[in-house]
Amino acid sequence: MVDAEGHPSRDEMELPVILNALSDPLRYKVIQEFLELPDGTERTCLSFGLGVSKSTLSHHFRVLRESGLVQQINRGNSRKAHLRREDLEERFPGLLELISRNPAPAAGTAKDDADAGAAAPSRSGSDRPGRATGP
Amino acid sequence: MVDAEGHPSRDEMELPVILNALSDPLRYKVIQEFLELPDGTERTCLSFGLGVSKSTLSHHFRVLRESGLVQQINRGNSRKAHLRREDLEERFPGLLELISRNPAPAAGTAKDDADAGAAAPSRSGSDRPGRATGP
DNA sequence: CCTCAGGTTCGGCTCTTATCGAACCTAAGA
DNA sequence: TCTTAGGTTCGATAAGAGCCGAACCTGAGG
Repeated sequence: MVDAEGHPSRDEMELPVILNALSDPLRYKVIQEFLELPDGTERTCLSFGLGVSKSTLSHHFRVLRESGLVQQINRGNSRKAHLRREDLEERFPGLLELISRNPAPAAGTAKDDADAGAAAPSRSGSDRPGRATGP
Repeated sequence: MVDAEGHPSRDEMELPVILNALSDPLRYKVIQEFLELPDGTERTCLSFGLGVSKSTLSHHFRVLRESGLVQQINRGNSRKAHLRREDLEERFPGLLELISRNPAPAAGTAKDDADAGAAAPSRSGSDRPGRATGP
């Protein structure tokens, strides 16, 4: 059963839900950063510097949390997230290795974005300009 | 470069795009069915019996095609699709095994959707009632 | 007590996606 | 040639996903 904070148990994780969580470039980047850190590393949402507002950040971490990719624990006035590495390895063996071997394309590497922009068709949901210009 | 029919080359495939294609339960089911068949099996879009209209089917196969998961070849009056197994194994080793080991949950069985609706939480992007009932 | 930093929730906005029907295209076959 | 089956394209529509700011909550630390 999903607990009060929205974490599914290991058996409740579903692959399409996890893949959906990973299909957003920001969330993909978060998981990738976790994979480069030692197991069990805890980080706050804001520490990733994703360049979005707090409410948007909260939304993305909710998707990650409810898919089962990360766990968030209340630590006093803050809230620390960590990758559920063991659960994921057990439930979906090979998934984390797949991600760690495939760095995010064009969203994280700023040096070749011009070339990537030409190669990537516009139809993918990768870049979302949104209302960055403001009202 | 993407060819005239929208197939990316092996090197152009991007994991988040593939994961996005797989995050839809219908498309996930198509790939899973391919994985249960012998390598190289060709099928028409309609042969999957997904219960959606032709135009919707065409849309889903376009997403699959443009992500790189399947290839569609003109065969006279028809168009046959097959899983790009070798390309996918080379580009993302472990991905296909991951899918074949995790059957789609509760979304594919149309006969007990009422029960599945009770079991699955409403928040996941798995089930889309849409306008299935029609106007 | 007050302030402050990290997160959540809410309302609202825009863009995308899944879906349909209708019209059209192509090649096989009667 | 006409029909037919498989697919595509074109609107249109409803739902969802990202995004924001504003208001709020919580606990640490002055």
